[in-house]
Amino acid sequence: MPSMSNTTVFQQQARDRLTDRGARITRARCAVLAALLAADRPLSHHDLEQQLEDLCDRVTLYRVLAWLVDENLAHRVSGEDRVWRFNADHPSDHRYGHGHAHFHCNGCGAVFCMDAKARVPAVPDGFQLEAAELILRGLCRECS
Amino acid sequence: MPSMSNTTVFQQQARDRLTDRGARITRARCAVLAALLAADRPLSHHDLEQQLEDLCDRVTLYRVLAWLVDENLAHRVSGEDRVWRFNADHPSDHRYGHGHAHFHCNGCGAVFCMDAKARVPAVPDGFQLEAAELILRGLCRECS
DNA sequence: GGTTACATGCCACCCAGTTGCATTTGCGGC
DNA sequence: GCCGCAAATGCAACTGGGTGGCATGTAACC
Ligand SMILES: [Mn+2]
Ligand SMILES: [Mn+2]
Ligand SMILES: [Zn+2]
Ligand SMILES: [Zn+2]
Repeated sequence: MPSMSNTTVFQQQARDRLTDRGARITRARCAVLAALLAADRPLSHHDLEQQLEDLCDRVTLYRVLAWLVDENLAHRVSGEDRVWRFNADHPSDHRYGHGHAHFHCNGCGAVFCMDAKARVPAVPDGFQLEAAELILRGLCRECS
Repeated sequence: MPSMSNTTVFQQQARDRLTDRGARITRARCAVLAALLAADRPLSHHDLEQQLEDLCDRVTLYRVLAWLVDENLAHRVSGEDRVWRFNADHPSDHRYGHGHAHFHCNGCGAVFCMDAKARVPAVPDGFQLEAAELILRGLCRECS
């Protein structure tokens, strides 16, 4: 069986997920979702702009990302540097969904998804806890 | 013994901490630190601007806050809304220092310090963990 | 009081993200 | 294939939190 190039695989995956949702298949959505699927860590708007090189307007990129999060095709991580990073949600992934820890590198600023999950503590009376997020800081492999 | 007004107490506390540090006592530093000491939760730049009403320029406010964090007189919490909030560090407080959890209200956007601390998980080989932060989301007492 | 280093005010600027509106495009029906 | 229309896009202008440069003011030391 001849092996497909990785990019093609991810683009096909992206198209499949869009059709699953019954959503319109557009160039921007396919490319952005494929890029997120291919990435091993959450990508910022800026990362994607670089990588997709004039594929679409930056506003469209923002809108596509917001839409992917809305549709639960990706989740958003907010960084100390006040930029959001996006990560495709792999349904088969044990890290699927929210709640897994994210490691923020103090050196290069990159963010990595971790296997660990936040352990949920008790909250004071009257507070309603909906989600817990665990953020780790330090140096990544590259920056150590 | 006649009771001092709360504001005066906090202003005195603020002055004391500044002198402890051997730092210059300025109107802005006293007022900002007193406001943080008086607050029961982390305050944003905007919160403080409202509360201190033309006490100083907004740039000075940013600079005072950055300085307080530098001097370990306060710590900074980064919110999902891309604004920083500041909380005085009470040396006698069991929540002193970084590492305690913060509760972000999805209703009003306020942030609260919690007693719970993040439990530190293992990280992959090559990563150097320096700090762990636990963020809780949900509804605060007011918004429940 | 005079000196001086540090803090402040004011300005213009940056950067991530949003909004409004006209134009294009995916897609279902023919 | 072509049409029609809702949905997506491009473009321009805008918002809001935060920063940098530089001249002026002022707390602390003598
Ligand atoms: Mn993730
Ligand atoms: Mn706190
Ligand atoms: Zn790094
Ligand atoms: Zn609330």
